[in-house]
Amino acid sequence: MVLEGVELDLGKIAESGQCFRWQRLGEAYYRIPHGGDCLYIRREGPGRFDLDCDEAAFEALWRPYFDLDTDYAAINGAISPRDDPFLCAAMEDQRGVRVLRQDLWEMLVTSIITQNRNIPAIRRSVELLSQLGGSPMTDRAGREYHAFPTPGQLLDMGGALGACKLGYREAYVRRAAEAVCEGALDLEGLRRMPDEACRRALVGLYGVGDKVAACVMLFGMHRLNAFPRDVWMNRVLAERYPTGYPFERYAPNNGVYQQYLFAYYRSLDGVGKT
DNA sequence: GCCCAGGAATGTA
DNA sequence: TACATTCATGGG
Repeated sequence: MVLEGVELDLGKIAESGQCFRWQRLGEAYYRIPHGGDCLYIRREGPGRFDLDCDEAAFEALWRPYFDLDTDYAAINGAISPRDDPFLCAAMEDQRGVRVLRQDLWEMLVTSIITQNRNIPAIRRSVELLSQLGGSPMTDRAGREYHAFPTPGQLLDMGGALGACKLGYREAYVRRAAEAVCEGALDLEGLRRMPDEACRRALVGLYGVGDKVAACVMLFGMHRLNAFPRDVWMNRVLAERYPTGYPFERYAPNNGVYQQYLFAYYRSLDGVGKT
């Protein structure tokens, strides 16, 4: 099917550090496993995309995944070049980036894996985890891919988990899977909690601190005010906002602006341009 | 070889 | 509370 009139920059989202399983097949052409499906999507022109799914799958799965019902024009319109020229420059540079609605369990594990690793290494581990532990599937082109492993599948991996290059994070991932399987962690229940209660519950998990909890809330629960602070964001805040960052003024969209700043600052620093 | 990576746990004062 | 150290592994 063809999708028209949407502001969506596939290349920028793929490099935005929120998703690690997008496979680049060509210019503005990606293969995306998600929710028991696998989408081929290609940009055909301004705001125009070709997707290999039917309307029913698009409405049920991919429209929400790409967050097409959130009004990014309104979010972007809430900041002004006069108040914050750097953020506005970041927003312009990152136009077409959206906060994907990804699977919550997958984002918990993925966010744990991200700690103290660079993005290419994260991609490798997440893909290994899927290939070695996830269910084999066939996409609409007849090619095989692997779903992300469920908590039970992850625990059943045994020694294969050690082949995923997780390092010291392996124990964190294993304990998160155990918590879900034993019923100590109710991920869907977390969704209904207020932000602070949700954050506290996540931080209670072994290997989850404030930064990972914020990633889970932003990318896994679409709580757009969650603000992950990694080494890059600390640099942005120190260099560009030495007198303080206006979190209150930017609520409830702090997480969206954070994505803009993260990617824009890294692009200025030349990351990924080798 | 060297330094760094979308950090967090642990130990110490 | 506030730092310092340690952790496993890959990318550049």
